[in-house]
This record gives sequence, structure tokens and C-alpha cells, in this order.
Amino acid sequence: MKQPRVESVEKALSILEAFSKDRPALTLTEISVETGLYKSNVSRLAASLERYGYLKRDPNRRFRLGPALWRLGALYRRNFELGESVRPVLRQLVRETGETASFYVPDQDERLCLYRENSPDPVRHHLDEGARLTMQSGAAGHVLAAFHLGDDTARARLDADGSCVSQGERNPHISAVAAPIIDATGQFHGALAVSGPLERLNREALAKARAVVVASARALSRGLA
Amino acid sequence: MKQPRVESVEKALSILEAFSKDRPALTLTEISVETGLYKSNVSRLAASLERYGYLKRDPNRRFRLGPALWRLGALYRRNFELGESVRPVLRQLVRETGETASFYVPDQDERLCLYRENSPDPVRHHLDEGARLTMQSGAAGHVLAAFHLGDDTARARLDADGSCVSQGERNPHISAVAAPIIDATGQFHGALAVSGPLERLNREALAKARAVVVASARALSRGLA
DNA sequence: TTCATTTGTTCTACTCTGCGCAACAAATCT
DNA sequence: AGATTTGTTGCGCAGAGTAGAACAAATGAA
Repeated sequence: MKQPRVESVEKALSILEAFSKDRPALTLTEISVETGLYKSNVSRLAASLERYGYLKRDPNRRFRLGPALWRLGALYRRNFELGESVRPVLRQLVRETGETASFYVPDQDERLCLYRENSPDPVRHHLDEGARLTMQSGAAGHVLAAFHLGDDTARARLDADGSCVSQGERNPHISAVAAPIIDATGQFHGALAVSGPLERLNREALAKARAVVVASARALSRGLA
Repeated sequence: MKQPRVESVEKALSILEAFSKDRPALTLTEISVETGLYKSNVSRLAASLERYGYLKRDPNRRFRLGPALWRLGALYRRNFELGESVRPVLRQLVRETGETASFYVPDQDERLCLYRENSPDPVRHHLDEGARLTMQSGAAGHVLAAFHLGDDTARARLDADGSCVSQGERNPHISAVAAPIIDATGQFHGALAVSGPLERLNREALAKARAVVVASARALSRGLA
């Protein structure tokens, strides 16, 4: 059997993927170059995307992502009844550790920062909600790789309780600790993590943080009916 | 000239539109019914959407919106450098009026609640960020219709300063006041609004709120380089 | 358990969509 | 003004995408 797919749809979606934090507005030719599609083709695909509000054109006729994405994105996040329960947990983690707390979910073969509460400390690990990182490194990355992809190498890095720590792995100045969220049915939802500057979040602090994160993850996991 | 469009892409997007707050998870047949597309067709389109993370299947194989939407939605919202500036303004409005404050942007021929800060009062006008309402009614609706669509009827309802009030219009128990955000180049961005229960937000309170909203909208408008 | 029913996937043939490309138009720069 | 870049439109062919049915898998009933 052949994997079914619809080419033009995937082309259209790849147009959306061309946008990023650093490139929030693109001209037709830029999109064309970025995606490798012909300009005429992009023009037509973009027209359809625009109709549905997935793209819009700013005053100088450049393309930007459209409001429909935000609307559907909000719907997506609502699916996680988690939202209501995760935020307080993150805030609690920030209070208890003084560091930044985040919640990651798998997005394709990468990981997505779904929720985040930043440390009050001016020197902190900063990252935006909606940011996407690799699953190949970082404490949360390993947890996701192990539970979502079923990666054995990653699984080997995990503690018996499923938690994982990393020091200066993805970013040389950051250490972190993460634990999985798994509901009663065994369904994996994502990873809870605390991260901060390596200097402050040293071996000792990490060990303490690990206990807190694991406990919070347990509580959250239980909270999912 | 014929309006360019790509049929399969629009079909795919209409699949995403089939999801809503009340129907966050759909089976293949449900999508098929909702969109009027053949099941085999939905199956293939959905496969492509799934590949790109716009859809995912939950444990019972039902379709749900995917994380890519949230990621891109976050990017979209970032485009509004507004975000950073709007939130504080909304909070300030809540503080000054005691009612709920929101920021709406146009989304196709409707309006989308992009940011919202709720009143601390237990009896308040509740609505979620990401919710979509008509442009045909409500104070913010008229402002958007007037400035975005250029609707003359709506324009006639506006005050000289562009503001607009409504009492029990969209919802019989809610009154509201809204004002437009327009940057130095004349570009319209959206509407700032304060809304609350009709009983509390009466004629008198509305008049007071209008002044506050208009002032905030002015300040915000100026804040956009 | 077995049978019935619903739900989802796979296959095929035909049609018309979507594609590449080139010619055209519009905007921007010199 | 002319030159160059950027976006749109027209056209014909290839083949992508569709409808429909047949098949497979899951679910429910008995």
C-alpha cells in the first residue's frame, strides 16, 4: 500500500511552514524560494490560504500568517483540558524552584513549548510559548523521545521514575530536569520541565528540583480523569 | 479574470473548520458529513494534514486539531507587536472600570477575540480568547465593520471619535463600549472594548467607560510606531 | 461465540484540476 | 525616462485528485 497524500495540500502547508519568528512577513518570491515552488503556484495556493484566513496580506502586500491559525490554535490548546490544570502547576514549580517551568508536547518529530511560566529572576532561561525545539537533546527532549517515539537510547537515559536531567546539553549554559505526564489509561501527554542557568541550577539544586518536578508530574498525571 | 484557487487545499482547510469548541474530536464519517466530502477523500486529505501536524488522532482514532496550529497561531499573534502592549492596557482597563476588557481583530467577515482580561467580579461577561463572533452586532462589531469592511451603516453608528456603545444588542444582558486602534500610517488593527452586565454597566457607567476606552485606544494607537 | 452493522481503508478508471512555463502587467529602483 | 525586480494571468498537457465501489477492520448485538 502507498501512503496516501494530497500533494497540493502539502505544498500549501509548506507555505505556512516557511514563516518563523525571524521571518514573520514574506513576499511571494521569498516564499517561492523558501519552498521551492513556482511563483505562479505559490500565488494560487496562497490565494486559497488567504480565503480561509490562514494568510493575510499586510499594507505592503507582503504575506503574513492569518488569524484563523490563532483561532484554531486556541481550539487545539483547549483540547488539553490540561491547560487549566497545567498553569497552576507551572506557577507552583516556579515558586518552589525559583526557575522557569514549562510544559512540552510532541509536534511531529520535534517538541513544542505549549505552556510556560518564567522565573522571576532577571537571569533566566527564556523561551516563548509556541517555540519548537528538537527532541534529540535536553531533559524534556529525552522524555518526549522515550515516551512518544519510543526511542530506546532516550529511554536508557531516564530514571526509574521516568524523569531525566540535562546539563549544558542543548544549550551549554542551561540545565534542566523533566518528567512525563501519563494519564490513567497509559496515554502520554507531554513533559513537565524546570530549567535555568547552569551556574544556579547545579547538581545539588537539580536534585532538589527533580524531586519537585517528579512530584508535580505525578499529581498532574493523577489529575487527568 | 477568474479568482485563483486550489480546490483540494480549500477542501483540506474546510476539514479544519469542521472542528469547534463543542466538537473538538471528530470521526472520519463525522468530518465527511460536516464537510460534504467523500470519506475516501477526507481520508487522504486528513493524511496530509496529519503529516504536517495540523491534525492528530487520539487513542480511539478520532481526529483532533494538531499542535502545528498552536505553534503557527502563536507566531501569528506575535506579529502584532501589539501583544506586549495590549495586555497591560487591558489590565488597566479592568482596573479602571471593574469590567472585562478585550481586543478584537477582523477574521474574514467575523471578529476574533485576540486578547482578553476578565473582570474580577464573579458576575461578568465571559468569553474565551480565540472565540469568534459576528461583526454585525455589538459595539466592537460595529467598530470592526466600519473600519475593516468600510460598512457605511456601521460607520453611521460611530461617535466622532470612532467609539461605539451597545446595550443588550448581541446579548440582551450585556452592554459594551469599543474604540478603534489605528496606527500612524492609518492602518486599522482592531478594536478595544469593555463589556459587562447591563445592570451594572448602565448609561452612566457606559459613558464613563467610553471615556476611558477612547483614551486607552488613543494611547495604544500612538504606541504603534 | 457468531452474525450484523458501522466505520475506515484501499483500489481503479476517468476527468478535470493543478502544474510549469512564458508572456504580461505593475511596481520599484537608477 | 529606462531598467529591473515582483506579482499576475493564460494556456495546454500530464497526472493528481476524485467518486464510487469493493474490501477490511472494528464495534455491537444476540
